[in-house]
Amino acid sequence: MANDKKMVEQITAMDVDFAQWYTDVVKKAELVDYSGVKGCMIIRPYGYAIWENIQHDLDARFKRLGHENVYMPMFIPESLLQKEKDHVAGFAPECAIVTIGGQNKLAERLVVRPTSETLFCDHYKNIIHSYRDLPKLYNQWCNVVRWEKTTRPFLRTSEFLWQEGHTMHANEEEAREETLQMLKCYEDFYRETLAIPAVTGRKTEKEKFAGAMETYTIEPMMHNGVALQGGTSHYFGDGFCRAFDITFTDKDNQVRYPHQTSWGVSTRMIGAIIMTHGDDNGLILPPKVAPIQVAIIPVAQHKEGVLEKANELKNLLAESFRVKLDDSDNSTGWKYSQYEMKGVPLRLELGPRDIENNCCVLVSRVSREKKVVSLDHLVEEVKAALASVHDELLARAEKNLQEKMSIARTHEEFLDIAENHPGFIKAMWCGDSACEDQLKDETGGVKSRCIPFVEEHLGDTCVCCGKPAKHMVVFGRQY
RNA sequence: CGGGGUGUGGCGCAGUUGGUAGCGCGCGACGUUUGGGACGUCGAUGCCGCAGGUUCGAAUCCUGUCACUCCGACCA
Repeated sequence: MANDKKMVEQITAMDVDFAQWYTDVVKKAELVDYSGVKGCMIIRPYGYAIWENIQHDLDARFKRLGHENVYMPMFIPESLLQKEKDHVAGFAPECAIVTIGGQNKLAERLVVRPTSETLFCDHYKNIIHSYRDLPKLYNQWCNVVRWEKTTRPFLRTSEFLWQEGHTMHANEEEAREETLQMLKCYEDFYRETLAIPAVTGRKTEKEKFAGAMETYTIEPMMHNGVALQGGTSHYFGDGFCRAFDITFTDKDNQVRYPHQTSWGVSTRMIGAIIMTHGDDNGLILPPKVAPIQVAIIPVAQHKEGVLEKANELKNLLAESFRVKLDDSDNSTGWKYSQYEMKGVPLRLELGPRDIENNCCVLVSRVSREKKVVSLDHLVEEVKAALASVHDELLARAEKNLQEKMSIARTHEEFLDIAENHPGFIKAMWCGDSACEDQLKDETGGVKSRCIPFVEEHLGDTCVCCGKPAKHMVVFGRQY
C-alpha cells in the first residue's frame, strides 16, 4: 500500500491546478452546491455541520467574554446607511437594494445588509443614555449580502453567513481593549479549534474597514502561499456615534459619545480550513469541527457478528465523539476513499480477524498510517489519535507558514520574491499608501496584509521609495 | 466593466458535409463479491440554455438573448 499514491482520481492534484483542486474538494466532499443565483451557494448538510460546530465553539467563547446575542433586521433604509460618509462610500458599490414591496414601489429603498453597524447604531441611540448602560456587548449570527463581481465558494460569495459583534464603551481605552481582545479571541480559535496558525496585526490606512479608525486582522496563509483575510476587528472611535447622535451622561454629569467596536468572522473560515489542511485525496478536517470525527468501516460486514460488534463500538464511542458507522453495501475500498475525501480525521476498521483478536485498526487521515489497537482502551486511544491529528495539522501548517515567509530588503529583492516565491513577504515601509499602490501594480497583486503586532527591524528605509521606514509590513497576495 | 471559453440525461463528455441523439460514470432491480474506489445481466432517465430565422428537415447553419466559467480591473 503506497501512501504517496493518489487514491482519488476525481480530485485534480494541487500541483496541477490549485484552483481546480479547491473546486473539486468543495464539490466532492459535498460541502456545497451551486445555486441558481450567481455567487450564492447552497451549503449542504455536511458543510453546514462544520459551520454549526464553528458556531458552537465561537459562541461559547464570546459569551465567556460577556457578549449577548441579538438579531437585527436584514433591511437597512438607504438613508440610514448613508449617515456615516466613509462607511457608505466603502459599501455602496456592492449593495443589493430592494425597491419593490409586494406590488408597490417603496417610498424608500431598502439595502440588504452588507454589515450592520448602522442598524446597531440606530438601536443603540435609543437604549444608551447613561454610563450605567455601558458597555453594550452585542453579537449577532446572520447572513449578509455583498454583490461581488467574482465569487468562489466560501472564499467570496454574494451572500455569506457570519457573526458580527458590535460593542459600545464609555471610553476609548476600554473600546480599544475590546478590539484587541476579540482579535485575540479569533487567533485562539484559529489555533485551538481550526489548527490554523496566522499572522496578526493592524491594517494599513489603505486597507482599513470603511469608517474605522483602526482595523486589526488575522491572516492565515493557505497551502499555496496565498493569504486569506480570516477575520477582522475594528475600532471606530466615536465617528458613528457622532453621525447617529448617540450620547450618554457620564459619572461626572458630562454628556459624552461612546466608543465603538465591531468584529466578525464568516463562512470563509471553511475555505481557510480546506486550503490550509487539504491534500490531493481531498479534505482534512480539524477534529474539533469535523461533523464526523470517527468513521467506522466494517470489513466483511456480511459475516456473522461483524455488524453487531461495529454497532457496539459505535454506541460506546458515540458517548464521547461524533461517530458514523457506514454499513451501506458499498465496497470497503470505496468507503475508505469516500471518508478520506470528506476529511474525516479518523477511520476505524473492524473485521472478523480483529474481532477474534479483540482489537481494531485506527487510521489517521493525516498520515494514513494504520495502527492496531486493543478494544480494551478504545475511547482513550481514539481521544489520543484525534488530539494527534489536531497537533499534526497545526504543526504542518506552521511549517508551511514559516517556509513561505520571506524577507525583502531591497526593491529588486521584493519584486523577485513576489515573482518567484509564493507566500508572505516581510519588508520595511515608509507609511505612504502610494508605495503600497506601486508595489501592488509592479507585482500584479501583492498587497500589504498587516503591520504585525511584533515588528522586526529589517532596515531603515522603505522597500519601495527608499525614504525612512516607519513600519515592518507583511505583504502577500490574497483571495 | 474589458478579453477568452462553455451551454446536449444527475455528473463528465461525443455528435462528421444538416436526416430526428450516443458513450462513460452515477442511478434502480437481481445475482456473485467484500482488509484500498468489485463484477455480470437487465432497466430507467433528454424541450440539445432560451427566442427568432433559413430549410422538406436544425443539437448542427444565421441572428439575437440569457446563464455559467476562466483571466484582468474593482472589492471586504
